[in-house]
Amino acid sequence: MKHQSIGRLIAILHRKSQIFTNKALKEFSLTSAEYPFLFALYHKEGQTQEELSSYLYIDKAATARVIKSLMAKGFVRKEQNAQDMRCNHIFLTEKAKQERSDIHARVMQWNSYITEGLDEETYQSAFAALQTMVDQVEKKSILEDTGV
Amino acid sequence: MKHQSIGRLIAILHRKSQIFTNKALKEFSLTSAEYPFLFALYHKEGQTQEELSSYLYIDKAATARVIKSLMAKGFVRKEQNAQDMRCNHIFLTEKAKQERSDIHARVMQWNSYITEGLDEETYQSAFAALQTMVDQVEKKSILEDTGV
DNA sequence: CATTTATGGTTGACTTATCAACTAATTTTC
DNA sequence: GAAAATTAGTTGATAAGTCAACCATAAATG
Repeated sequence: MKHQSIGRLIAILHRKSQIFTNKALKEFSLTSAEYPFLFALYHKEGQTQEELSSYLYIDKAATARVIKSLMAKGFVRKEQNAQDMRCNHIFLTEKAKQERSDIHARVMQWNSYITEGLDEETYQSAFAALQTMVDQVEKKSILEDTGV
Repeated sequence: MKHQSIGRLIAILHRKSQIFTNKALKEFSLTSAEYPFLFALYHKEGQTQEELSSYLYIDKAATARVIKSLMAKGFVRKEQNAQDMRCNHIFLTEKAKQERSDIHARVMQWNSYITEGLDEETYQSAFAALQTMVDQVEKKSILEDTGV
């Protein structure tokens, strides 16, 4: 019964997650579009916009705009690569580092909330399944070939 | 290890699904925003906009716009409820009924594609887990209370 | 039964993200 | 080593969805 559409559930969770995180992060003047970039940088600072785009599977235009906004808000700064002047490496400001655990806690509230009814094993299995789906998309011939 | 953020995976799958379905449905002049409404109506015709909004967990403003667009494209029609003149019941046109299986097949291509690497059991378990999360959101105190 | 309150739907302003076209810098190729 | 092709990032136009304010109708309350 793979016919039950998992797509509807994913869409719902995505929309609700945006609503929640936008409210929850308002006190840090961060948005649902911005925090994933911050998290990616917490994990590994100095990534280029290109690297961030591909890690998050987000269009490079969107990345450019979010980074611009995170800079304006004082969370990150850009450093042009001296060897390859096309690349910007993105670094966290002191402010971003100081607020890290508060921001993280806020976002994790959402994770904990939606996974409340799940035991660890079920959660792991769902996580792995979603990761498999993302890996499948990675192959992405389906998004590019002309057969679509 | 509930710390691995399932949110990132959900966001990626949602974005990629939109890209795919927008391409795949172009030949029917349907968009990724429209087909969920059509599917809901295939399942149960005559629903009100309110019912569609809450089944899909989509803002009523978005529903109003999508229905307007589906009407303009000739997929649905509105019928005002005679008892309660505030309600619109939405019905499928002949065209929508005729194209049903083609449209369905197109969208299911995405489902099949992303679930390709999963056996039936894993899929079912992931589906159930996501459903549990959606149910949890349904309680939605978290989205409304002032603690956030 | 008149007033208040709630519900279904619409519209305007804004956010998130895509695509396409572009610039500038870097690589590849001949 | 010059022309062509690729890559990183930016900008403009547009789609998808939220929120808030609004209108019209209906239901609840005094």
